[in-house]
Amino acid sequence: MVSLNENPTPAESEATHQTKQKILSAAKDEFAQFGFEGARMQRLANRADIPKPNIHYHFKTKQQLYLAVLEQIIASWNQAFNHATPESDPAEALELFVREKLNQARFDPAASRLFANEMIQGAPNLKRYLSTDMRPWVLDRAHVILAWVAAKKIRPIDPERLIFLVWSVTQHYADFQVQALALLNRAEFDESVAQETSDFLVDFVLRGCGLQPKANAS
Amino acid sequence: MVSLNENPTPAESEATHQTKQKILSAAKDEFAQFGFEGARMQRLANRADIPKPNIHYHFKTKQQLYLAVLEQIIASWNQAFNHATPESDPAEALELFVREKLNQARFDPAASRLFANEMIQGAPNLKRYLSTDMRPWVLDRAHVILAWVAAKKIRPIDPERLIFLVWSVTQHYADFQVQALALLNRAEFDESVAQETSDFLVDFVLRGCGLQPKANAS
DNA sequence: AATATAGTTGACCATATGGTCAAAAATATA
DNA sequence: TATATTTTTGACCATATGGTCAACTATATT
Repeated sequence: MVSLNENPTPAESEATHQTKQKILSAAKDEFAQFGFEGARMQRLANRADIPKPNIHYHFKTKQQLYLAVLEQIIASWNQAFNHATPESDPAEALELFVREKLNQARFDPAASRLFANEMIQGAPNLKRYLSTDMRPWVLDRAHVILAWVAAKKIRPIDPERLIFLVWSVTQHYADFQVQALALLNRAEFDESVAQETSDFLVDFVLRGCGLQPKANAS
Repeated sequence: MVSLNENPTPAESEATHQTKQKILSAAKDEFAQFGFEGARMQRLANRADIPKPNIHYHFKTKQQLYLAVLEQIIASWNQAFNHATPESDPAEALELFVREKLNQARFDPAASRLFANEMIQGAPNLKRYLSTDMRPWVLDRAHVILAWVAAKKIRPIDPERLIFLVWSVTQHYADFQVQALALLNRAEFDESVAQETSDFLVDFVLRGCGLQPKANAS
């Protein structure tokens, strides 16, 4: 993960840390819902329940705050699939990957929405990151998948497309949560919705890879 | 499709029609990229290459213009899958559905992005539409899929989840186009990218439904 | 051609916006 | 306790924002 700004974390006080976290959390929600241009510093301050100038004390500009939020989000992403190796059991590794991404969509939908906004907008702040960090990651993960193919553990498959599929479907449940819930006639993204969704997806992905689905799959 | 505003199309002149279309087209791009709150009327006017007051002559407010764009988009959506019936061949119907959605993503990405923005924002303008129009559509399409299951044409599967999967993956290639292209190391969403993507997806979806993939599938 | 109507536009307005500043409050250091 | 430093905050500023208006131009209608 390359640094998006150039702060080497210059040892901050407890008060500063607390306030910064409140701001970052509110900023994540605000930017997620309205995008960078649509976000309002005053509304953001209200969310964080602090006066607006206090935000500018800790983050010089809206842009800088936005970058700080982006950085925080990206740092914690796609962890689960990092551990897959050519020796892994594909079914296990893929299931872990799917379930982790869906958990993130469920428990931190704002992160997914903020990222989606940045991509929709054309990734003006993440273009470099995409090629510098994300592409190598994808290539590396693709090699693992291709190793599974070579070992005939899964059928021949386009590895990048497989990764995109997992990303898009899991993130859909964060970004389009209102739609999904309305169409499923559910009130909230609760445990049962999550269960059904991840079971469906795991099953679907494994079948797509030519793997025998587990017995309990619907 | 229920009307989002109450215009019964009161017979407009050629000049009005032309200008309105220019505005709607520019508005689609502007709202798609920046969302409702992030969109700027002046920037939109520049895109349409007309003075700003001219916009307000044809559309009273930003909100009203936004609704007009939304309506135009929704009217043309999910056409292909409308024609599937219990008697259809599932493989053919699903393939058509996937390819149509991917074509829309490719040739009208702004529509997909605008819709995504509205959903991310919490569907403040489409909540009613979701339950009044979209849910019945999904239920109806789900019945067709369930009929296929009952006829043992496809394996037992959650029909709503299957629809969501097709939507999310196809729309991903519109909404996250920069990301997808960067990670695939492609310059543009051209014919070859589209071909590979739709072939992958059709194959993956058919396998997920327990259908024998076609011979030419990768 | 004269006149009415529809459509276009430069100048403008009230308000909201991101951001500043100086003073106050809280906290650390002596 | 006195002093320096960090953090918070109400008041404020220049600019950008959505929207208006009155004048102007183009197009129909007679």
